[in-house]
Amino acid sequence: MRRTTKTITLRQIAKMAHTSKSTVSRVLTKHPSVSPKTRARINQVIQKQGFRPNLFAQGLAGGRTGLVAVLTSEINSGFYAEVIKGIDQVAGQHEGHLLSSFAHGTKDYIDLWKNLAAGGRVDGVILIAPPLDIFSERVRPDDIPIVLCSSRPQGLAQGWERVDSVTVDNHKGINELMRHLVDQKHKRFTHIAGPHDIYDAVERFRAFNQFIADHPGLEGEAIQTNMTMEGGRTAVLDYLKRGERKTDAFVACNDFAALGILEALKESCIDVPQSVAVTGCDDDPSSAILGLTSLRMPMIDLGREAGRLLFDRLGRRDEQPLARHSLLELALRIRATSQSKTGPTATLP
Amino acid sequence: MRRTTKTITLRQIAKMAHTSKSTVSRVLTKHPSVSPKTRARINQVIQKQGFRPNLFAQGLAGGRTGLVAVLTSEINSGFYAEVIKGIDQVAGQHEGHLLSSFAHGTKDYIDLWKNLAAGGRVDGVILIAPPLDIFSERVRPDDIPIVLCSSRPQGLAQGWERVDSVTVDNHKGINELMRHLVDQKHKRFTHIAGPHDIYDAVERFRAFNQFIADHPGLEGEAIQTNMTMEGGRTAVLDYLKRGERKTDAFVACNDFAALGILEALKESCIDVPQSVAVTGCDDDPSSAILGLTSLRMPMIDLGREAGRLLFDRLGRRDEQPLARHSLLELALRIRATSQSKTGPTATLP
DNA sequence: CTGAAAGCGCTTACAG
DNA sequence: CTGAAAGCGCTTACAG
Repeated sequence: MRRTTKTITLRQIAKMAHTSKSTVSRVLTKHPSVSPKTRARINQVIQKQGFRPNLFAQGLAGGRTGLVAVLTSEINSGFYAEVIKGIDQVAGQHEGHLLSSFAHGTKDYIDLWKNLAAGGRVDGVILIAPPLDIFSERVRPDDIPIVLCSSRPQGLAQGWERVDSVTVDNHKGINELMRHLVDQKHKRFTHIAGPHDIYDAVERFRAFNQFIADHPGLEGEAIQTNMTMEGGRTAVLDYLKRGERKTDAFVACNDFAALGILEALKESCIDVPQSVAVTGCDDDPSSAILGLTSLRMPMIDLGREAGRLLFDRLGRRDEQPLARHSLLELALRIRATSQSKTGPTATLP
Repeated sequence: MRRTTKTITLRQIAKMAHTSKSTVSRVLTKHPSVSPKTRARINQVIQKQGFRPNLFAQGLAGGRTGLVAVLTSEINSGFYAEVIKGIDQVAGQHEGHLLSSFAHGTKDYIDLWKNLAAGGRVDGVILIAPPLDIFSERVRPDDIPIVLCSSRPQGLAQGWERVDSVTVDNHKGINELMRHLVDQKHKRFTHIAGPHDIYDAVERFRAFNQFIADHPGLEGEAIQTNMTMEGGRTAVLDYLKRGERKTDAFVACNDFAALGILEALKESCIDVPQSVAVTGCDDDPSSAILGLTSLRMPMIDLGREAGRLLFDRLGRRDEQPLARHSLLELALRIRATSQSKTGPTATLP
């Protein structure tokens, strides 16, 4: 069953360049101790033959493979496409490739991760918005570099001392958003929160509560759902059914949920923003068109930064810095769903 | 620089199970000639030790690697996230993993493809909506299985005789869509077409022209843009500036372009669908919310089918069938942007 | 700066 | 059904 591959090998390159395998390998790995002359000669042959070293042989022999595992959940795969694109851009600069998988749940997430990371398959791992359970004691990070994207180690998280992370500043973002709503004279807020095991959802929930606590005179409550349109819709439909209807603004933990909220309100003939304001988070492309006020999530930058952190670590031979953390900004995008006629912005042209 | 990996190896498993490496390997590769007893014993040790064979060693030794290269363009990365998810689902069933990359252009696309496919890196390749130039004479398919997703070999395409493909039935879809518009009493159509090197865009353009040609009394014209919102917007803005404005309906080649069209019309204070109808294609999640009439693209099924075709081929030892082609359906989603008051559907409740 | 040699962890004929 | 052996194509000490 040997592949009928007439693929050219390093050995043949060596012969054609009248040198040894070792030297060709040194050229490949960019080892400095090769004379410019031989290096040029070898490179020429490599070029001419279109030789590409076998990734598996390289990996097995202990060299860099340039393979980076990227994990995300099925739920937000579409959402995180931009993040993965950002990672891929950086990987491309380092001649790396992404091994990507989508998990179906916590157990699956960890299984996939371990499966990809085990046995020296990849040089590094990027975990996108992993379930927070992975920071429990039972799960240990690998001995290869890991970067967390849209997540940070929770609690003690022993063993995660050298795991880098990149997140957005949810607290600052939610603060700005809430201040904007308060400017519009809103006082009673309902947070449509996301699951308790997703970093961004938890942080946004916390930031919301913090803001309410810090501002006497404001009222706040929260309803938990998943981060889907249907989740937002039924949450609000149930809320309305309870007949209280005393909120000034629905603050959704993401745009999909906000879209569901808008739909529920439309079905219930409640006018937005006249009767109630609605805000989302992430700034999905459709939000601009729908006029949904949101916080812009810098997807591609999240990916790029995660890639940078990983490849930087891979580039260091020995000294491995302690965990580094990058904090990116959310940008407030004020649109129709949060503009109240009585608010100050209404006086602008 | 040898990795400080205390990873367990097949050799150790063999020892612990009191057998040889060969036999353990046979269990791993699911070779039939292993007695149930030994198989069970070995599997037990593998389980207990959490042993995972080294992918690189497997690949180098000539076995299956389970690695599938998936290529797409940066442009539609977000769009094709669902497709990739579908492929991943099938790959997961076969214990495979996806090596994915996003290309920046035709040259880059081919480079990446060749780079991934070269040297027995992967078991197979899935090309998502590749630029049609790859079917030119200069580019030759690999000796490993390839599946085209949302594309088919064009022209003679020598060497592509065993390349499977999966596409949607653009002709049938566009036909249904056009018939619906004609039902609404529309007569003059403007197609906002996509680039000439993307299969779906070309097919939709052809289907549009075909329909016009087949129906005397109808008028049709086409404007080419890229498939972005901005492209659709400027195309229509320019169109309006020319001052002719005699079209009844804008038929966009995809939803993004349609959203741009809607925006341009809004800016120009032209009412949709009163003054002009607008339709998209693909049925992006936002289309339902925006009330955009569209053709639903079965993204995840495209991915699943591509995965099935590939893994089926990988599963066959010798007999390799000639090119197979799967045709999936587009489903018409009639919404507000194409409903005219004078049309028959307006009489429905 | 260069080469010969060992070895990475598997798979697969080959011989029992 | 099982084992010993060769080999996949690289990298990296080791010795010049």
